[in-house]
Amino acid sequence: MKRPTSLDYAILGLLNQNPQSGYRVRKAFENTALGNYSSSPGAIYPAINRLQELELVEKTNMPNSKKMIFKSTEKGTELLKEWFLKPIEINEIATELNELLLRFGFMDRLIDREEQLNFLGSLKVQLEVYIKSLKEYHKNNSTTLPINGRLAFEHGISSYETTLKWCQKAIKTITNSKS
Amino acid sequence: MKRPTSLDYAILGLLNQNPQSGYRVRKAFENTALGNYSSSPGAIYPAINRLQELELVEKTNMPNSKKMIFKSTEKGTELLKEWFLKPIEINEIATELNELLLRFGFMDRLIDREEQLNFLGSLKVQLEVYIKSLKEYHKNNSTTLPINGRLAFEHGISSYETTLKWCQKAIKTITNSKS
DNA sequence: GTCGACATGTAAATTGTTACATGATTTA
DNA sequence: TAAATCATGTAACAATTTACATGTCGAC
Repeated sequence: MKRPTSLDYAILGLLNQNPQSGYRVRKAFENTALGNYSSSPGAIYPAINRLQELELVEKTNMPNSKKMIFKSTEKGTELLKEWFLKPIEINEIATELNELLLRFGFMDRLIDREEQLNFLGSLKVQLEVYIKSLKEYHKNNSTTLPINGRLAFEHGISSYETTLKWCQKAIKTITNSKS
Repeated sequence: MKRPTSLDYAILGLLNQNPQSGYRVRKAFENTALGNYSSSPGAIYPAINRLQELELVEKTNMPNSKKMIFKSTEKGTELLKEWFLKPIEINEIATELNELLLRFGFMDRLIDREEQLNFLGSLKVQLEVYIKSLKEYHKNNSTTLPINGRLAFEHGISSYETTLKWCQKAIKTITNSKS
């Protein structure tokens, strides 16, 4: 592993929130709408082993138990923080929006409110830029596109507009939250 | 290749709409918000070769040109039709919504209006079921979730609701379209 | 006492990423 | 004529899917 994958971060984020077994992580991916990551054992267990080798997670020592409960190490927490604070690039809006939402979802407790608002503010700006470019494209090409293609494209625009509205709501919610 | 991947279908759909070079396919993935598939040469060219080996696409014979322009074969078109008509499963809503939209985007000309409306109707039903389960979860867990997790979850609900609204609009548009 | 859920893993095959490599053609 | 874009590919590596494999534990 050169750089952790999106799945690695998702697992690390979960284990940072509360220590748990690989099986629990799998179930979290399977049952909750968390991203849309694979929950197959062939993906999760090797990923946890990778994280362990890099000392980003470790087993909790529960002497009288056979279960393997993993938790984030200090190093793992630091890596998560870096991930949270990494500047948002415009191309991530189009291809990794899910991961951006995941970043936000795990930010709790690990970085302060001001930095969370920074993240949301930056997300908002990049969304606005991207939506503008989509609308520009739509304006110039809607007549040439086949009807289904045009509709599918319009779905994209609506989706990003929904995310933008959510972003504004989230900024308000975080602003008004107790510290 | 046992079964074509999502990327394979995306390429096949593009080549079915209009014959073009591998490079053009790459640019389509790079520039348009098409799915969010990889446009790297190491993904596209091998994929086109796979499709060729299965006789789903073929080179157009342009004698006086060095360019390789690919088009969908009859067999490829049949496979696309099968893909379009495959029943929508509930788990696809959570994990492969993108692919469902792609299916709809390529349906033009290949299946008739009635079947397109079938697809949209089924999509609508599955979205309603899925949204209901998300809201149920939200109702039972919103107080225990950390604030960021709750907000991220709410983003998911809003997104699916937007898709549902789009679905209703698309049904109207297709219903009223000229045959 | 059997069934389903809990729990952890491995192996083979496939797929995709990253980086490199090459050459033609167009445009400033 | 230099730079950018068009155009096609390969090689090494990393990651994921699918399928198999095994065993425990609690409920009915």
